[in-house]
Amino acid sequence: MTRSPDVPPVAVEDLADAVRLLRERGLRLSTARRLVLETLLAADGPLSAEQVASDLRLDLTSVYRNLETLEQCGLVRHVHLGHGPGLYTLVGRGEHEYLVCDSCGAVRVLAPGELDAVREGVRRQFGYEVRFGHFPMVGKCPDCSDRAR
Amino acid sequence: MTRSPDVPPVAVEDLADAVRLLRERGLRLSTARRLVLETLLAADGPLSAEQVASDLRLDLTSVYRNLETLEQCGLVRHVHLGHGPGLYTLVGRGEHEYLVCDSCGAVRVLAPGELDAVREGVRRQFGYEVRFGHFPMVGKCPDCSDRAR
DNA sequence: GTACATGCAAACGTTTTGCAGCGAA
DNA sequence: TTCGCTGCAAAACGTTTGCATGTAC
Repeated sequence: MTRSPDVPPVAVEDLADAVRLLRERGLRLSTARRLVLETLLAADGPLSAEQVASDLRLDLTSVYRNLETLEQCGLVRHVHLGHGPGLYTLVGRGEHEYLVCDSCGAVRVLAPGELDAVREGVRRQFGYEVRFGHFPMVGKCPDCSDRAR
Repeated sequence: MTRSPDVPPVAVEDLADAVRLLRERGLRLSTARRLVLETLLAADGPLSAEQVASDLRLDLTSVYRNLETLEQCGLVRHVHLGHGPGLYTLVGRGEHEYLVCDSCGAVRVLAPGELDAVREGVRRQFGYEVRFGHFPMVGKCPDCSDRAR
């Protein structure tokens, strides 16, 4: 889904932070869940469920269920950079917005705030508060735009 | 894929237009292909391959292959409005840009040119020529933004 | 007659569901 | 001692591929 969970996003600093949040919802810290959280905390970019599972030798199903649970808690988000698997990050940790070129496939990772002017424009014009962290902006990069002429 | 075909998009007015284009590439107008084209010409919004196939009682595979071929020719595009199947339209016919709310799921269909200011902003800042017809802009609609306060 | 296109079957990659048993609280 | 969580198996979903047959040109 494009649908985000009905809870506000929460940026978590460390495992203890995350555990607190889980506890508030009556959720446990199983070994698998701890490992998934540690992996996401250590990651410097978004990871697929498959990557997480095989790194940790965990069952893929279990990883998907944990990512889903964490996403439901507002701790995790996923992005679709193309037609491959969804890529997961902790909120505020390796989470980015993206600009991808549909000609050459180049992915430009944007710095936090780099899209604020765009976001503000959209907000003024449409009232929507947009984010390009679930679906990237898609277009032609400068090189490919030139090449098209 | 996020990848678009290596040909410029072509807006087609009627079946004859489309056939001309196909001919130029040595492609044929089979019964199935004609039906797919007619369906897209008659549609007022984007359609999934499944919808096209079951409306026409055509094999799903064949519909996918035709949509792919037509997309390769620059006649067709598809959009991903969420996690469901891709939705296909003729270029310039039911093709739009989209703004979707990730809280309530509302899809706002944008008029042609409505995003030109945003597009221009992105072009100036990043040099990218963006389009929100493959992936929509995702965010919170005014109502859901308010509710979050 | 020559390909291109078709239908059917089977596979694909990603994600979800069902279920019996394990283990965190 | 609960009941949330696990692994495994199987299915669901959208999409693609292989192949023998059919058909537009």
